[in-house]
Amino acid sequence: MAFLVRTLDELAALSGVSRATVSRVINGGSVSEETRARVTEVLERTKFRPNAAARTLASGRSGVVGVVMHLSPHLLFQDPYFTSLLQGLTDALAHQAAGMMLWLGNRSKEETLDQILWMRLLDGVVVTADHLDDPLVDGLLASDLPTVLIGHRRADRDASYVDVDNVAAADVITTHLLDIGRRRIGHITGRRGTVAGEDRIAGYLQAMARSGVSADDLIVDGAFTAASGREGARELLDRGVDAIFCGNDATAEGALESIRARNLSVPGDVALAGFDDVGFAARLDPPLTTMRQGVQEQGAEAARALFHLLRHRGGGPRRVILPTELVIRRSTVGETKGGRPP
Amino acid sequence: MAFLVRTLDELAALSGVSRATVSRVINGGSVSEETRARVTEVLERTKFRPNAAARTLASGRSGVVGVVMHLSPHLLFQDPYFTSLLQGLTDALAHQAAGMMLWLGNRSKEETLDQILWMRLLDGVVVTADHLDDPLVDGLLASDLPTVLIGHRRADRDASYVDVDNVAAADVITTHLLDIGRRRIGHITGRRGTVAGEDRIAGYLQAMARSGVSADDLIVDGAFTAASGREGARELLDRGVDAIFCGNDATAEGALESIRARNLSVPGDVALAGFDDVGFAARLDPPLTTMRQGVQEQGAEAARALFHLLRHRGGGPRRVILPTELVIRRSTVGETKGGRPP
DNA sequence: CCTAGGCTTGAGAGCGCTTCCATCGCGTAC
DNA sequence: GTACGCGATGGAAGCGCTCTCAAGCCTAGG
Repeated sequence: MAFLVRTLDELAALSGVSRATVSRVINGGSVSEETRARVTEVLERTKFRPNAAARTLASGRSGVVGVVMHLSPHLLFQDPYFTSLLQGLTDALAHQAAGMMLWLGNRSKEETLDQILWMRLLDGVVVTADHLDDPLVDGLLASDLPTVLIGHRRADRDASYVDVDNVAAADVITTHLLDIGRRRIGHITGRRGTVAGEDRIAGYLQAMARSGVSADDLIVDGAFTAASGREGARELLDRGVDAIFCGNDATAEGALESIRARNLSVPGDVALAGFDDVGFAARLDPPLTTMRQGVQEQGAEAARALFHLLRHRGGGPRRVILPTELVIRRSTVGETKGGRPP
Repeated sequence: MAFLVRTLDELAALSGVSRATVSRVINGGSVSEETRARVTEVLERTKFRPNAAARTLASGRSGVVGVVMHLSPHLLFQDPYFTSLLQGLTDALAHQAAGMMLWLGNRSKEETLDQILWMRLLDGVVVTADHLDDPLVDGLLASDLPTVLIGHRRADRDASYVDVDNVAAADVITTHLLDIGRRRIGHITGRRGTVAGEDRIAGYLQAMARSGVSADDLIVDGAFTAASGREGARELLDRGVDAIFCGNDATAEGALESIRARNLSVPGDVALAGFDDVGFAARLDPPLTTMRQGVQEQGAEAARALFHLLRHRGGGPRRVILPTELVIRRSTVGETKGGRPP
């Protein structure tokens, strides 16, 4: 076991060069092949690791990025949307050899913001921006900390973000319902006040209007939950609908239960569509037509966007709109046996 | 908007005191009431925040702790055990105003260990120690980084850990099955090589032996998954059992499916017991008898143990064994209508 | 009146690293 | 032979904070 080396100076003495040269070897500065080899040998033999705090202090970079998902951990960990996002993020960040600090909704947004900015330790941050009104997101954008949003509000046009086009996607799926001949198409919205929820309403209305079909009385408020889907579906069925487009898949799952409870068939009596294509969508009975958005991919893309930002300081913002894909299953097209049609 | 103050020196100049005094005000040193008030006023007016890297470098403490759960994020995020653990941890850590860095199984254990020790930025670390053989855990324990384990191996007797007594708990639940008159009690184990899995086998065997009942041919290997429960139950049913104790609740869920598939009744033909009492256990049909361990509480307790360690450097290790509770539901005692008996 | 002791405060020495700048040596061009 | 350019290297100045030490002041006791 080699003598425990704790500082660059000690390492430098062992290699017979100056501290500056060792630093160059570690950080990829210009060093002659010979010197580099010698220092590298000592580096490996002693398993020396530079002190992160010192290097952060001297360089202003830490190699640590923050991930902020400000919602109750209880909700977060059982929502496949957020866990997939987190999964995509952790993968991409690990790939970039960056450390990750995590902030969830354990404290108020103000406290969280304060703590993040307080430490001035992060190189940048990825934050979910799903609510129209969010002081945490506003605070991060207003700070000088490089920030990438997942989702974005109207006001965030100049920020860096990763998102999908919820309006267009909702239009496509509503149009699909119209295409299969439905006219009384109800919509159980996502949680009001969220960007995704409002945009999907807009897309739904847009498709309905284009087809000259009235949407009066066909919208009920949901909350991205199965419970709100059960409730919403009951209401819509009372009003007489032949199709329901739900704010997300969990909502559709709930709606399906209510439809079943009335002994109505899907899609015979009521066609059903969700949004997200999370894992269980394909396993419902009947399998659910939905709009696939690569949530994990969104997380990974956000991480990539952040690294792009960090590498090109002063460059413009980076905006990524990821594609969505209509996945048609038997909840709307009963004839097709499972899977996607050709 | 006040002038942006970035260093203690600037803040000191503004308050008419020295940098040292400002540092004392921030860190709770001894300062006269009058001076403290004056500095505090400036502190709040300027919204000054000390630089975390500098303070870490100077003091050797960062206020950041690591959480290491080295398993595939894919598995982690859909296993209620790990998400509950994470939830308990994040809550307790946020409560202590500590930052949290997270490492999951995105890279090899060796790389992860290397990265964690590399940065020398953490005050301490909480790590899940569920496998008998784990170089990551060994490496952390061997380092000088204060470490708290969740779960522990025989060899970890001298480490700090939070755990439950799996042997005793498995004994209790097996004894319960014996008490209700079952003799051919099968056990579908947890994943072999995990501490919990092996200990629960030991507890099961211990109870069987004490009652003088043979356990020959009544143990089949499981993997803490529903799939392994389905498989294992089929095998045990072939061998003729009147009860099955499963390594965890997910396994029991799978076993229940297989029992049902053979038109056998629970608990009439076969009594069924799980372990953990995760959310869905009470929602199965019939509701599942299981051993409740407060997983979220384990996470919180681990965080507390770590802070104890940090406050009492040089003190001994801190070991916490949390209680478990037998929750009797209708999968073993058919007469009782739901819930726990008096 | 002098001294001991307690409390507050400032000076200053690091913490371990990055990075600018000056120096050195060498090869090439004139 | 001299001048110049260029890559490699070392010296040293910080980065912003903590914390020890000593000085200064005041009170109380002898």
